[in-house]
This record gives sequence, C-alpha cells and structure tokens, in this order.
Amino acid sequence: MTAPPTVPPEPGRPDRSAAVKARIRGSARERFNRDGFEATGIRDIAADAGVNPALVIRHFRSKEHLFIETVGADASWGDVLDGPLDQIGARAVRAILDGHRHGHRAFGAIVRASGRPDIHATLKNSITRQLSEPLEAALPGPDAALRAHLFCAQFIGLMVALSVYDDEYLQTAPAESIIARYGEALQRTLAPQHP
Amino acid sequence: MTAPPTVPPEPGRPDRSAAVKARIRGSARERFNRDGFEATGIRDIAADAGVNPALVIRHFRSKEHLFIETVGADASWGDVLDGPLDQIGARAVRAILDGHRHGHRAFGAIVRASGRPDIHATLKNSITRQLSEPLEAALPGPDAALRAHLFCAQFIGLMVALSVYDDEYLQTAPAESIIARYGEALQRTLAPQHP
DNA sequence: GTCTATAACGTGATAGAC
DNA sequence: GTCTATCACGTTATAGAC
Repeated sequence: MTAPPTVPPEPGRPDRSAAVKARIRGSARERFNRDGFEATGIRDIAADAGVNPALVIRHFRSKEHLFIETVGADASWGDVLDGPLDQIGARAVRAILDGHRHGHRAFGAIVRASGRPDIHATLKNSITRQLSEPLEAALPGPDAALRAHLFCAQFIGLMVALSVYDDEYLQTAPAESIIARYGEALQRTLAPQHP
Repeated sequence: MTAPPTVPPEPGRPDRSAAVKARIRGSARERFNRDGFEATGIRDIAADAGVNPALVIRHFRSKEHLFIETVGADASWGDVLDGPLDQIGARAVRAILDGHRHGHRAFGAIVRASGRPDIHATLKNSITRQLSEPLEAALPGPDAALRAHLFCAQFIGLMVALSVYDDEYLQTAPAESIIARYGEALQRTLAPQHP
C-alpha cells in the first residue's frame, strides 16, 4: 500500500535475507487468509516458514504490519473499473463471484480484522483509492459522488455477504442469476436519473 | 439475543448479584461500542463497574460471551420488516441512517470482532433470523430466496459503509438523497421482475 | 556489520484455591 | 467475591554466526 514490497533497503547489495522474507510472507498470506488475523500466531507463521518467531517481527515490524503487507496487498479491485461504464454492474458482480469461488478470502480477512486501526485504514484506503475516487471521476452527470459512494456500498455488501457473514444461499446460488439481478441493481445506482 | 437481560435465575430471592451484573453489562456495552472488542479489556470494564476483574469472568463466562450478551443483543432490525412491503426500501435506509446518527455502533463493533467464531455466529444468526428468513417468507412470486438474500447484502452494504469502513461522504450526505436512491435500489431488488 | 537464534518481558484472558 | 497462578501471545534484549 505504501512501499513496494520486495525492494531491499539498500539496492546495491543483494540482501541475503530476501528469501527468508519471501518464505515468511508466503506462510503468513496462507495462514491469514485461511484462519484470520487473530487465530494466526506469529509462532504458527514462523513454524510454517521454518524460521525463528523473532525473525518475523524483526523483518516486518509487527504482526499487523505483516498482515497489511500480505493480505492487505491482495485486496485489489482495480480491474473492475476497466471497461465500458455501462456494463460495470455485471462485471463487478462477476469479479466478486469469481474471486470468491477461486478461494480469494482476503477481503473477509481484512474486514474481520478491521478492529485494528492500521488494518481499518488499509481497508478504507483500498476502497477509496481503488473504487470511490476513480468511479466518481469517471461518472458524468450530477450527483456523481453520491452515486459512486452508494455503488461502493452496494458492491461491498455483496462481498460481505459472501465472505464475512457467509451467506450460504448466495455462496451456492447460480452465478448468472446473481449477476443478472445484482449487476442490474449496481448499474442503476450509477445512472444519473432514476426512472 | 437468547435470554432476557435482567431476570434473576431464581425469582424467589432478590439475587444480590443482579445489580452487579447489570453494572458490568452497562460498562461493557459502553466500552465495547465505543472502543471495540479488542481495545476493551476485562480490567477496563471491571474498573468502570467498580468490581473485581475476576468477577466479570465469573458472572459471564468470557469476554466474548459478555460481548455477545451486550452488544450482540443490540443488533436488531426486527422493526424494519414491520409495515408495507412496497415501502420497505426507504424504511430500511431511513432506519440505518437514523440508527447511525443516533450513535448506534453495535453493528460496526460486531463486524469488526467477527473474527471470533462465536461473534461471527451471532452476526450470521442475526441477519438470518431477523432479515433473510422473514423477508423470504413474506415475498410473493418466484425467486423469493434470491431476492431476499440480495436485499440483505445490499442492506448490509450500507451499514458497512457507514460503520465499518467509515465512508465519510455517506456519513455526512443529506439523508433524503440517500434514502431516495438507495431505498429505491433496495425496493427494486425485491421486485419479482426487473423491467 | 548484517542476519539469525535463544531467552526473557509485559500483558491479557481465564481457572482454581481460599 | 477476591486473590493469585497459569498459560498464550506479541514483542524485545542480547548475544552468537556468517
């Protein structure tokens, strides 16, 4: 979110510990996504990566920082906005469903951990930078801000249903029926006039 | 959520500890709603209530259980479904905005703490029992389940925007503009046919 | 001088003895 | 009801290995 992930502090040298950091990142990402922030301990991550627990903190500043650098970086919806604006509703819903069915659990993990101040900030920034702001800028007509923000609320609502409170009906319902209905609802939220 | 809040186990005796339990509940509710589950310690609650920390655990089984009995019980949207179905969209949005502007932070606190299994179950049950199921039963026409669940997703989305990721635009925008747009969107999600 | 391992510290929730 | 012990956790201090 703030700094590039894998750049060593001093680019001149190869940074011998890069491999260890990568292993820790990998273990952390898997654990955090599967078990959540709380249920995952530093010692668990360290054991998976085959390193000493203290190393995890030494390389990443804290457990929270490690979470943000791994899971937080996975929460991206940049490509939803690519493409024609008049089909963004269906495209957004399809992206959410595809992501969920391919096992992307980052969003749920972030929301469930958003009691932590820095993780909350990460969540808020992701939505603002990647969704609200570019969408608002792209919208023609009056009330662009209102429409963009309501679109986001609606968009996030489906993600929360699937990966935060685990709505089993929506998790297993045919994708096309959800895309048709919810996609259209999203699309109408973006329309300047409601007929 | 499960049991009435202030009924003593044996109605014959006055149950001297009832007052203490009530004080603990009051302190817990305030702290949890204001600072969240994690940032609130058992010692903080006990200090506010003027009791010994160990007593909190003795009366309520755990911090998580205490949270569910206080904040969890505040998450109720039963009255949203009361009234004519053809105006439920606007009514739901108005209820959300009113609740938020009156300082009801229960939903945000629950979502942010839903990493804990029991709190997650509380959240899921609240939505299912109070929204999805009664709504689905009340809906005429085909696809009742799909429409009810998508309505819930949309409904929850606005709550999440206001009290989880703190969308400052929606928090301060004129209520009527949100009610008009989002209320209509909710209403259309319930319609059997999308025109 | 940079990376890693060992051993502790502080804190928080919780359980059991009194 | 209260006191105290226990256990797990994130984190840090310190010192050894390259």
